[in-house]
Amino acid sequence: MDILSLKKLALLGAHQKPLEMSSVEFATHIDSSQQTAARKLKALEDENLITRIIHNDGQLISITKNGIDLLQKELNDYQGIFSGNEGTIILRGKIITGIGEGQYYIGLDGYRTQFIEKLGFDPYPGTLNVRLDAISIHIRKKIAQSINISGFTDQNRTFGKGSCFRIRISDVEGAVITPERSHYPEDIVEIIAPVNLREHLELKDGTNINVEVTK
Amino acid sequence: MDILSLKKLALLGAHQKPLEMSSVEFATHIDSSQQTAARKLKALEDENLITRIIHNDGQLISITKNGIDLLQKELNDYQGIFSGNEGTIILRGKIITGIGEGQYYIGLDGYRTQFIEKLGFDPYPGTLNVRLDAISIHIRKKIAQSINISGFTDQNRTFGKGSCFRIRISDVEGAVITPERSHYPEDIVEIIAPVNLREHLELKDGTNINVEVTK
DNA sequence: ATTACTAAAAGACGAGTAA
DNA sequence: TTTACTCGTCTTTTAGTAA
Repeated sequence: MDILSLKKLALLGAHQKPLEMSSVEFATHIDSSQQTAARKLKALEDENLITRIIHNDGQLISITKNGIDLLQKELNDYQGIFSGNEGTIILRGKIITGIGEGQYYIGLDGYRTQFIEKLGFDPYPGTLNVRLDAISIHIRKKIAQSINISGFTDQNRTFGKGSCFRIRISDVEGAVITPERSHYPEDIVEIIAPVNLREHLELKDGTNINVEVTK
Repeated sequence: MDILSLKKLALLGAHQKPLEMSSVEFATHIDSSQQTAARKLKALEDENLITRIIHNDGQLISITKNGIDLLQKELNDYQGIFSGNEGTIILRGKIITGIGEGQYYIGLDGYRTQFIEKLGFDPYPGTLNVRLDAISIHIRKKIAQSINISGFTDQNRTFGKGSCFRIRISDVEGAVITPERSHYPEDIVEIIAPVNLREHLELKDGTNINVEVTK
């Protein structure tokens, strides 16, 4: 994922209005050959970070919403580096019922052993899905996804990587997990914990909860 | 030049205090093998972006001044991307303690009445001193000192003229003031506001702040 | 336990060139 | 002119290990 090229395009204004630029010209900006420049633009397009309209003598490049989100996340990281520790961060939302995929993925040994090792608990095989309120959606974007979960390959297929950050709900420590290449709506978070949170905290769909982000 | 690894180290706090971390542990953070993690740390050291103290069971990592400068430049790029829209200029720096002269001058009626008239607020009798980072020093020089403050004569002595420009810190509107015949080092700005900024924003020496230049 | 070398595999790059 | 393919080369990464 070529954040440096995306940043370059943004510095040239492609996040505001379509940017007319050939691969030859982009090559000079990233100090590479025309071939590499063209390949990188193609890759960014394949990752849905930019859109292109290619014509006979160049192309019109725009950064997508995905791309802008990624850049915003990067900005937030850097701002986080230079701003001291703020107080506790709390995300608020309502319990919803997910599509039940979480249960399958979390149970897989390839992920489960990583959760045990990196989070320090064996997750209950299921996720609690929470729909964040408007403010929390915004806050969530600023939270560093500090713990990486690697992908792995089964005999049948490949399982992608992801990331997570630690949280607490009432007295239970858990984590918000985010698949890397997710098209999950940004207002929903999936939470894992050592126990069945729904039962432990007697939660029903629609219940409002506070999710405290911990260090 | 591996800015992503450097950023990761900064997110782990290595720009603030030495970070105890083995190459195995760093590998999980950058999602690579131990060998690659070790090599990248070595490369960052060779480029003078970090220093390392290697011992038998790990290493102590600190980001150097060079490294911090590079991260700051990166932050500036991203801020540029997202402030391009509004045309906002942001100066960054750390709170420092000044020599306390500001308090005396601002309280003088000859200046105070001008601040009320030209800035629209009665300044708290004291200044917040900020030491700008390298980039901000540069940016600051390009800002028009749009509001002039006239000098005046007391029965005893003459008080020189100066100029200022409007700024905002968080939710507080204020101004950077510059005495005309100042021998102030160029990396320091003095800020006035209707309130005691130190108390209002709970600022301490060394706190990083963003000073937004407003119209 | 560590860090980090060597050698082989994997991936990125650019020259030539087709469309 | 473009974009972008193939393919040979160069660079980066990882596995296996030494220290």
